[in-house]
Amino acid sequence: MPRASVQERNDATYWREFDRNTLSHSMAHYLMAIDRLRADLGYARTTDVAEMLEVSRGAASMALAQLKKRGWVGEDPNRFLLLTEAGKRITRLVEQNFETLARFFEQVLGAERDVAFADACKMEHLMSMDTGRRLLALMRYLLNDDALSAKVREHMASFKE
Amino acid sequence: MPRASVQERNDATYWREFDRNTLSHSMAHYLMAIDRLRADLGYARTTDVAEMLEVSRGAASMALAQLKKRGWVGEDPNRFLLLTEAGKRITRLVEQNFETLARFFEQVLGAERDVAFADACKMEHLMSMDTGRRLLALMRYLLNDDALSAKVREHMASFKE
DNA sequence: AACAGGTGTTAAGGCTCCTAAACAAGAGGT
DNA sequence: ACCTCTTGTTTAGGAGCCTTAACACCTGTT
Repeated sequence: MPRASVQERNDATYWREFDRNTLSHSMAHYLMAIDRLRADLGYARTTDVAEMLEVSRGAASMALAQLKKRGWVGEDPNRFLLLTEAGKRITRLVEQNFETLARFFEQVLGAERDVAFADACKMEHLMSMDTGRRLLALMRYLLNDDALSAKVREHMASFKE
Repeated sequence: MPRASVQERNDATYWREFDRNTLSHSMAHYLMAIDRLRADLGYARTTDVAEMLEVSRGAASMALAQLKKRGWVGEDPNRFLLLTEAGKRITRLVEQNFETLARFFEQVLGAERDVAFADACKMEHLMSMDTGRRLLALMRYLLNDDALSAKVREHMASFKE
């Protein structure tokens, strides 16, 4: 296998893209919390979000103010929280990345569900849309072909040891 | 394909594991910078690290103090920086994760090298050792079998559109 | 009308990690 | 000996995100 090592990164500022990510980890989860609350309860208030994420109401209040300022979150006439169109787009993207990664780790790599979820949860908002779509395409290919799928699973099963 | 959605994460504090990661993104890069400098120049000083990562000397000084306190970085008799055994272990882990992810994105998923590197750089320190090893095993399997490798590549090539 | 609860915001403080700037100490040139 | 450059550390200040605590509001009792 050819090597593509860390050494090849000549651009010294490469590693800082982490900071400059469009969406921070916590912001991603605030967005998903609103989405999930609206699906589960039909509405989402600051307090509900705080409770779901287990942060203080103060923290949620300030984070949501940020997200409103960025145009990803709005309020309906009754002052309930909702995602704007832009907010929905970005939330869907992160959720898809989470789902793809978690399923890839669990179903293709054979990782324990907990590990798969924890890893996916940490990486979801960092994977680019392009890479996410590619990974999804690979999974469809690997999992839809029964013979191939079985071979991969068999090979990965050697990880029990 | 069965679904493993975000909704299944019932533990509300799941998402905070991000914060509690053993190694922050920047700390990981300080460790790798020392490793690379010692390989390239034969030594590493605070200033060299600062220069490589393009941060101020002050920032490097404080970050390195942290890493020394955690027992991952030490100094040789001439006050040059070096990785302790524990430091080497953790650094190697992150580097392997980077290499595995970058090659997976580029060679298996067919992503552009820049995108592959950027994504890998952001995710490297967040992928668990277990998942990393599994991914490596999958890649060996996919890339060592020429026929299979070709089929996967062909399928992923549809992403040109 | 007055009080109690639940809700949302704001203020003060902590931790991480950055910058810029002041400073101490060693190394070499004149 | 003196001056200067490089190196490393420290300090002050800012941004992100959290906590606790104080506050302002609204709403439903009583």
